[in-house]
Amino acid sequence: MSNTNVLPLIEPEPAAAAAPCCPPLTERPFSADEAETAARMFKALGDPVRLRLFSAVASHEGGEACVCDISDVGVSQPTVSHHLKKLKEAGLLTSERRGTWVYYRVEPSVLAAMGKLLAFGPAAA
Amino acid sequence: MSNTNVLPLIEPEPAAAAAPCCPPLTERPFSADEAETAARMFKALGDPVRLRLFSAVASHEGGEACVCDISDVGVSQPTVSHHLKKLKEAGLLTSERRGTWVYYRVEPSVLAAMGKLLAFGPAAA
DNA sequence: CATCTATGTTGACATACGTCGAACCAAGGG
DNA sequence: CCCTTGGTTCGACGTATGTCAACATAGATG
Repeated sequence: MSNTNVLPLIEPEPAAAAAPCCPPLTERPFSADEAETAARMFKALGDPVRLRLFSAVASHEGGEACVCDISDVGVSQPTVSHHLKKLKEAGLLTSERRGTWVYYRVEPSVLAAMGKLLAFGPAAA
Repeated sequence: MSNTNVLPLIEPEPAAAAAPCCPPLTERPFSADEAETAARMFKALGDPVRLRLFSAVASHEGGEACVCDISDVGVSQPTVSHHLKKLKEAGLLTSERRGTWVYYRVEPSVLAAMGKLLAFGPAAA
C-alpha cells in the first residue's frame, strides 16, 4: 500500500460493454442478442476465483486495487492475471499502470446494469 | 395464470441454494466459500441459451411456463432439457409435472439474493 | 394394449475453460 | 548496466461444457 491518494480525475472513457444491455430478466423473453450480451457478464462472474478478485477490487478503498493487494486467492500469479484479463474483457474492470504497480478498478455502470437485470420490473414479487 | 394470489406466508422452504448466500460484492472481499456459492448462480446464467430460457420462464405469466412454450431458442429439444436441468440444479428454477406437460417456475428468493449481490452496499461508489 | 405426443436421459464429440511453469516486458535501485 | 520485484504472455494439459442423435419414460387417447 502506499498511494491511496491518486485522484480519479481523468477517466478517459473505459470501453463499451457496460450499460446499454437489456431489460430486467422478468420483463420479457430475452432475444438471442440480449442473451449473448448479458450472458457474457454473468459468465465472467461465474468463476469463484474471478468472483473473489472482483469482490476484492470492488470492496477495496476507492473501488480500486493493485494486483499485489488482491492476488491471494489460492491460485498462481499468472492465473490471477488471466482472470483479471477476463474480467477486463467482459467490461467489468479497467486497468491502469501507475509506476511499478497495475491498478484495477470496477466499472460502476456495469454493476448497475446487472443489478437492473436481476431486479423485478414493476411490482412482481 | 391462476394463482397470483398466493400469499407468501407459509413458504415451506424451497431448497437450500437460495437466500443465505453472501453480502454485496462491494462490501468486503468474498471468502472462498461465498465465492463458490455465488459463482454457481452466476455461472448458471452465464450461457445465452440458459439465460433465454430463464428469462422466458421469469417473464411468463405467473412466473411459470411449460417447456413447450419456451423451447424455441434455436437448439434441439434435448439441449433445452439439459439446460433446464442445469438451472434447476443451480436452484434458479423448480419444475413440476402437471398432466402431459412439465412446468418450470422461477425461485424468487434467488433473484432477490443475486440482486442484493450486485447492489451497492451503504454508500459506495 | 397400441400409439402418439411431450420430456428426460445417455453416449459421443468438439470446443472452451482453468491452471500451471517458463519465458518475457516494465520500472526502480545499486 | 545488471539485477530484483511486479505483471503479463505463451504453451501445454486435463477437465468441464454445450450440442446433438438415439433411446427411454410418462400421460393421454383411441
